[in-house]
Amino acid sequence: MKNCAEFQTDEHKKKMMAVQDSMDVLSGKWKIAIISSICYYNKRRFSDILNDVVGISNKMLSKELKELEINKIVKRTVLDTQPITVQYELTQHGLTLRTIINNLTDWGLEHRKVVVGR
Amino acid sequence: MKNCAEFQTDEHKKKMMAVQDSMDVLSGKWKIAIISSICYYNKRRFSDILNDVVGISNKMLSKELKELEINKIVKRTVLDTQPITVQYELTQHGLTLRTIINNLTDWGLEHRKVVVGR
DNA sequence: CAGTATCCAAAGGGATACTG
DNA sequence: CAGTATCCCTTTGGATACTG
Repeated sequence: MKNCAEFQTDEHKKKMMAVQDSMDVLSGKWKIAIISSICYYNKRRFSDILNDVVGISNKMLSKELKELEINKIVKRTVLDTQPITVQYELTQHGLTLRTIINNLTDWGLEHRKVVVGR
Repeated sequence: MKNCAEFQTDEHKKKMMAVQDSMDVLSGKWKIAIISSICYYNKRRFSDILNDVVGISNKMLSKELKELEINKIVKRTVLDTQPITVQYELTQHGLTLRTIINNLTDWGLEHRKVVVGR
């Protein structure tokens, strides 16, 4: 039978793994900005996101969107227009990130005060 | 005077910048794991963190800790022992990350279910 | 113990051009 | 429009050895 210290360590490891899982998905250079852009506008096209996220290249946007799709954060829909248009939106799962994004927003504002000093 | 759309866009940009500020601090490969390690044990020495964070090298740990210190997330204290010992702990500001870490933990667990599928 | 220094391979990512 | 392909420089970070 485990003693208390061992139990706590196991719990701790589980939590660290879970946090790491989240960061693996979110810590790419542009991930959060892309998610925010799509979230804010609800539905968003490739070229629109390209404009929203200052500094990103089409290569990077393409790559990051693919990863977000694999992780079921965003859904990609090809619209039958001429020329074709592609719409990105958050999945139900992606929408659950709003809490975290809000937390990060609040913390970022506070952090700026602490580090830059008001 | 700004119209509503412009105002929303400005707000949106501010928020995206704030989120990005947070991610700049937290998105390093090992940052969250290091913060979690220190947080969990309250005070933690260099070599202990080196053991907690599976796979990290001393070079990386040193670099990441420096950045966390600059960002006032951790406090570094040299203890007058023989040989010297260095203790790391979270600052008051660093402790405010607990909410985010908890959210990320919860989301990570849920995410694993969604992507891996139970 | 708590780092620093150096070497070097691999990955990241910008610029540009091209395709369906 | 929504990407892909290629070139190529920059950054990252592991391995190893060394220092106060």
